[in-house]
Order: sequence, then structure tokens, then C-alpha cells
Amino acid sequence: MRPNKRDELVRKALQVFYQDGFHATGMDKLVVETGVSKTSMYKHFRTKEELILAALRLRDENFRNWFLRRIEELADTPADQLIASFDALGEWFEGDGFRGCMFIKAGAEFQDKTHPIHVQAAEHKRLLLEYFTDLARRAGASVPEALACQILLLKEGAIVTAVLLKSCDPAREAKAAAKVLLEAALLN
Amino acid sequence: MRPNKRDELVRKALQVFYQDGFHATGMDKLVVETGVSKTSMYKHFRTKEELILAALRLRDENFRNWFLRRIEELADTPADQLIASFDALGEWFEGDGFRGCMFIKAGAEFQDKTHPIHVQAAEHKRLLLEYFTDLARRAGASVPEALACQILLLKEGAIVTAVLLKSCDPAREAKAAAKVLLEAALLN
DNA sequence: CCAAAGGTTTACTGATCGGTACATGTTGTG
DNA sequence: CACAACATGTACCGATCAGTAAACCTTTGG
Repeated sequence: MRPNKRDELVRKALQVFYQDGFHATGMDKLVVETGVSKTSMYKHFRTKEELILAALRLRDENFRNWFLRRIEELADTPADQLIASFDALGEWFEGDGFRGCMFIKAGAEFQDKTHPIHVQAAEHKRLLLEYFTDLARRAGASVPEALACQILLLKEGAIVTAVLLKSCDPAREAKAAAKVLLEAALLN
Repeated sequence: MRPNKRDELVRKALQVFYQDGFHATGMDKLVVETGVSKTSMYKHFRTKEELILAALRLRDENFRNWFLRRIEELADTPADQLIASFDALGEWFEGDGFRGCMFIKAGAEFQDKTHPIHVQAAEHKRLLLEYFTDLARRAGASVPEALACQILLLKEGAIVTAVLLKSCDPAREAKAAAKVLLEAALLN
């Protein structure tokens, strides 16, 4: 049971869960996809839930790493970075494998607010809100928490809309809205 | 097979699907909940997918009816109605059975963009966007489509955030943001 | 070289999945 | 009342669900 074997299983599971959904993906399918046997799979993860949680952890790490790094590449000042985050989102939407936000989907499939999977999905959003709040504060917003929440609303709305309504270019509209909101938050 | 029997089945199925999700809800469970036999169920709906589509149609009707009516109760002018829509959303979020947007969940569980269920979920969002566009035009926005899309982004983001992050009062922040965006859209 | 230890595989469990064949009412019409 | 037409319920289908027992390598320590 070398340590990277487990990581490889998580990586593959993440792909499949992201593509097909959690309930719609059976352990048998994952066993076939990974080439490992079922017993081995259950040696690494005691339950399907544990595997899902591991996949979500990896997704959180991957996504936040990419998102924050990309934002820093695109802009220098906190204010510009808040706006540039929507350019990063736009790139994500245009990417090949884009299938929406895995944590929104996790929260949708496991609706009980006390369920570990739901809790972990919420934690991801909380971390993003925290990041936006930090940017808003450093940008000089009068009420950083308020601006950060508004930016987050635009981001989540853009993701959902990118999945369901390709017609209205969510990333562009969200960016335009964010500019207006940022300016208003700096004036007061 | 009196016509209201089918409606009753759809109504009950809607409840269960909304509470528990689509893949997580088996036909056997629906059969038990409705008290009807399995054969009868499959006489009314040839497949589970057909039942889901019927439930989504009912949901679309119920939700849009309630939402539009409530908005009209809360405000008189198109501009005020755009803003008041977030008060209506807030009431929805605070309601007992609130479990997020059924169409976001449908789009999340059936991700294939050509899948009938995904298509129908998208249609619901399109109708809402159309409604917002009409309000924005009558409110005098310089680019009604742009304002409507931004309002929609805030709405979708607020719903998602209401599910996953109770901490930041999404309805209130979305409303505040909408006011700023509306004002900006009227100026230009 | 042997033997213990631990990872891997095969084959299986009972439960549940969506869906159906067939027997049993129930109802409208002569 | 008789009979056709149709709705309903019972009992079942093969497939798949998450999860496991026990045989089978494969590696490590002596």
C-alpha cells in the first residue's frame, strides 16, 4: 500500500465523480476505471463516503491552488485581483472538461446540512469567502465582508449559469457587475 | 385513470425528489409514499425520467407563479420589482422546506447538455432571464439584457450560497448589490 | 531457504435499482 | 345480469448497489 497508490485512486475517482455525479457513480465503475480490485479499493477507503470526502479534499486543493495562482498572475493589486477573478472563471468555463462546481453539486446531492460531505462542501465556499474578504479589505472596501459576499454571489451565480445558460456570457457580465460593486464599495 | 390522480402522483414525486434528490430517490420509495402500486405508477409514467420531467414542469409552474406574484405584491414599478425579487428570495430561503433550487440540482445530476432533464432545467432559467430582461427594459436600463443577466447571476448565487453558507445572509447582500447595479444601469 | 505478514484477487452477500408479465379487481355498456 | 375494457396489485425480472469472506500471491525478515 504505497502512499501514491491511494492518491492515484483519489485522482481517478475525482474525475469520474466530477463527470458523472456521486450517486450515479458506483464503486464497481470506479474499480473498473482504476483497474484495482474491489477489495483493494475498500482497503484504502472504508466506505464510498470516505472516498468522496478524499476526492473533495483533492478538488478543494486543486481548485483553490489554481484559482488563487491564476488571479495573482492576472493582476497585481487586491482591487484588480477581485475583478480578475472573473477572467480566471471565464477561462475555467471555456475549458474542455468544465462541468460546474463540484461543491455545489456535492451540496445538492447531499442536502442534509449535518452530512460530512455537505459540511466539507460548505467549508470550501467558506474558504473562498475568506479569501475574497481578505482581498476586499486590502482593496480598501468600507465593509469588506459585504463586498466579499457580493463577489462570491456573482461567482457562484456565474458558475451555475455557465452550466445551464450558455447564452448570456456569465463570466463577462459577472466581471462587469463586480467592477460596479467594487467601485461603490470603495466610495462609501 | 382520472386526470387528477396523475397530478397527485406528480405532486408527491416533486416533494420527494426535491427533498432527497433524483438519483437518490428510487421508484419503490415513490410507490410506497404515494400508496399506489408500481404497475399503476408505470401506467401513468412510462419511465422514471418521464416522471422527473413532469415533476420539473410542475415545479417550474409553481415556482414562477409564486415568485412573479410575490414580486408584484412587494413592489409596483419595474425598477422596484427587480429589487424586490430579492426580498421574495429571502422569504423563500427562510421557509421551512427550503432545499435550494430544484433546477440547479437537476442540472447538476444530469449534466449531459442534451439530456431532456438538463434541457428542461435550462429552460426554467431562460424563462426567468426573460422575465428579468422585461423588467430591466421597462425600468429603463440602457442594456436590459446585461442588467437582467447580472440580476440573474445574483439570484442564482444567492440560492447556492443560501444552501451552503448561511453565514453571510445572501438575500440581503444580493439585494444591496442589485440596487447598485440597477442604479448604474440606469445612469449610462 | 522457510515462514510470517500483508496486499490483491475471485467470488460472493443481501438489498435495491428501474421495469414488467400476469392475474385480479372494477367499471361502463348491452 | 353478462361481458368487454381498462385500471390495479402481486410477484417477479436481470442488473446493479455498497460492502465482505476467504483463497491467493508477493514481499520481507530470519
